Amino acid sequence: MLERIPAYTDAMLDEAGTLSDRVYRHLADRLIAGRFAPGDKLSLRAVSEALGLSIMPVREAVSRLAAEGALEVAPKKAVTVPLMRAAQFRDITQVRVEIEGFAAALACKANSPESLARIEAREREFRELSEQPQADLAQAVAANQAFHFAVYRAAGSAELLAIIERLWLRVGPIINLDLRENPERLRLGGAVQAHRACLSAIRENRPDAAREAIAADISGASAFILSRQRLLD
Amino acid sequence: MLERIPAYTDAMLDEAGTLSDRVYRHLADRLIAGRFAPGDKLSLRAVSEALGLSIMPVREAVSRLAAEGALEVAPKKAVTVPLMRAAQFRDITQVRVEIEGFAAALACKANSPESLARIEAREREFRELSEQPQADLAQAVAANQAFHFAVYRAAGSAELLAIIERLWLRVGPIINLDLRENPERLRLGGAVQAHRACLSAIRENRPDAAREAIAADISGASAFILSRQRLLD
DNA sequence: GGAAGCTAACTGTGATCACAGATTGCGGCA
DNA sequence: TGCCGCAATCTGTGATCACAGTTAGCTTCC
Repeated sequence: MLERIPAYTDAMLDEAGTLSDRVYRHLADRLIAGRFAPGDKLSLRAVSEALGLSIMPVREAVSRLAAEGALEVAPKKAVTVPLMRAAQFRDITQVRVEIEGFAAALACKANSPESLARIEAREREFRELSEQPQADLAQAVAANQAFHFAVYRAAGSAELLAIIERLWLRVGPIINLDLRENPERLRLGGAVQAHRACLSAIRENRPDAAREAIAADISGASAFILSRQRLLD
Repeated sequence: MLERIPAYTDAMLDEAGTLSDRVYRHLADRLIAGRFAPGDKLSLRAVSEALGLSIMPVREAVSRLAAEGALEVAPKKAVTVPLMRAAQFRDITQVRVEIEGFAAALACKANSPESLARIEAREREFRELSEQPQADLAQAVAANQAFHFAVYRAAGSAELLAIIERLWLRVGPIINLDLRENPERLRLGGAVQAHRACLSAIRENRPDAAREAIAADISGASAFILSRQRLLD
């Protein structure tokens, strides 16, 4: 059965594409949003029953997510959300700094009024959320994600966006687990500050500054998580 | 049936992991090596029969490759090797320049005697192959790939390597199709020159130069392919 | 009371069958 | 001779069944 994620039945599927596609999106969204924690187990049969399907579409969806490293499937054993070693997390952080930083710099150059407006809106939403004394963590995670992807989308590169999505698929469970256990980090405002710096860099067309801001945001969160020693090794 | 790739039966599978895994590696290797051309169709049943399996493992393998964009599968239609638009190719090239360039720079910093020796060996093999008047194209493609991945492997980042592999999965069919139609490009020596520059940059610990060399190699090949107008749009 | 061992339930993997939509090629008509 | 249309075949999708290895819980014995 599903561990730590009992409320699975409330989940409905979108209505686009094949059943496999829908299950894939369903699981991927939950992974990025941090609805799963590292080490969580799920079973093909349990998921398929909860969703009212046969296990076939679930199999394909899980298989794809496993190919992307978002899930781990060992033969004859339950599917698990991967645990991550500190070294691996450092590695992925370094890659994220480079790639997401690049996307931010591109977003600067491609700067259009519409995408700038979208980024501003997301920045404001996240800032207002973190200023609340009792912020809803799930909302905050979603708002943070929305801001980042507004920036990355503004870069105008579908390839880059797909790569970044896959990276978030991997780090989603970890970042969320961290924030859930350390809600005070939200109030420290490191993220808010980085977002603001990124926004003004994009406004003023300074690609290097935008890259730096995103890099600082990612590195800051990563350093905090690593300092908490919740990862293997 | 398989178009343009009649000799499918000669292919054997490796012996590791589940059947799905083996089929995946089998198809992925052939995609990277350029054994498929854009637009090629393949059928789950044809592949499974050629490999002597049921269609289940093939389904899963194809499903994973489709998730990575290496294959396209439209419901009720044959699986195809994706055609690529010029704009998309430009996009992917820009991403490759950034990411593979970054990997080359990392390889510089991580510089170990063993990996340097491996890179040198691959550089020599590719150079000698291109100097031959009647070079075997398939061999040359493989040698080029071997050189690049020797560099990327030296970067010491598993995450980066996985991302780059996925990128090559996408561009493999196109690069190979190009080289097959323009074998003279090999003799022009742009690649040989870039490889040599990259190698000495790594030897002399100059990350920016290594990045530049890889970027020049990728951009050069990309510009040539785009100039040939074989892509859509 | 506690630990070891066995059994029953659960795991993913693979094969086979059924189905609906797409494709293709052949036959007939103009 | 050339084109249109129908039918047989091929496509991926999904469900169900069988199987072998894993896991976990219960019983039994010390």
